Amino acid sequence: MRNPSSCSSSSSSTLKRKGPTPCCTKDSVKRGPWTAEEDAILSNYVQKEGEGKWRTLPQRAGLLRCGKSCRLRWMNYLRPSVKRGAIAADEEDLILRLHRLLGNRWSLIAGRIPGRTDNEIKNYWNTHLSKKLIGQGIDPRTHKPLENGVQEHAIHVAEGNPNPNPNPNFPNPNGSGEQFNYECFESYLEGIEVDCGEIWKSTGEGFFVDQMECNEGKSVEENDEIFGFLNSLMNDDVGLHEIKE
DNA sequence: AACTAAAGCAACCGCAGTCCA
DNA sequence: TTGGACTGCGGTTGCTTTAGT
Repeated sequence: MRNPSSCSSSSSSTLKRKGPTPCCTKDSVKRGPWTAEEDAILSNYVQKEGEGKWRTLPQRAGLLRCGKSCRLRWMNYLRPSVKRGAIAADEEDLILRLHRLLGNRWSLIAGRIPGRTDNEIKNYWNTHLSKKLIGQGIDPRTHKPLENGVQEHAIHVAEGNPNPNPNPNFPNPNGSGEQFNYECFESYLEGIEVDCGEIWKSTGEGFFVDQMECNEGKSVEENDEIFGFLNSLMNDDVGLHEIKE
């Protein structure tokens, strides 16, 4: 449901980017790039009072900004944990691997790359990695050779695959041809409790099915398998032959 | 040096999901 | 159960910087 008073346009989806949104319509609300003073005010306030209640934060902090803009500025730039600087080669590898598994789920991908934000990864993907893949003849959407990518994706959708976003071409890890359990896999990646009965994991030699203890109600955060899996994403060579050289 | 095109990236937008009274 | 308030996500825009002519 949409919230008419929230920081978004309530009138019509046909009005594409035509004018400010309701909570940002006041002339007193500033837009555009943030100044150093604004950054300092926001940073000091959030570090003192904590995150949350973004809608009312500008007034409380004394900022002439939309709450949504404050949240974005904090999350993408001011948070102490945000890492600045160029994306390292190992981070790039990890982005490629995660995108291959998850598709455009930038937030989920960012959650697995310490210090990087979803916006940063999204921008990096759109400006660097997608072009790099295209230059190598690989469809950045499917991670398959360009001449087949569109057609195979269409077939995948036509077959009614329930997974809406992640890469449709990610192989069933055990090669059995069975439906890949994306919901389980995503829960697994998100570090939440799952009751899947089985889960995919990776080794240096590829993926295989591993019977998990998840059925016992144990948080997968506590499970070493998680870290083994994620480490393998960083280290193994699965799929890398497609994007290197 | 001046101009144009392309690239990079911060910020904005609409929408959906969740929370809670 | 309902609906308003709030948060977070992914897509997109447009400003700034850089490269090319």
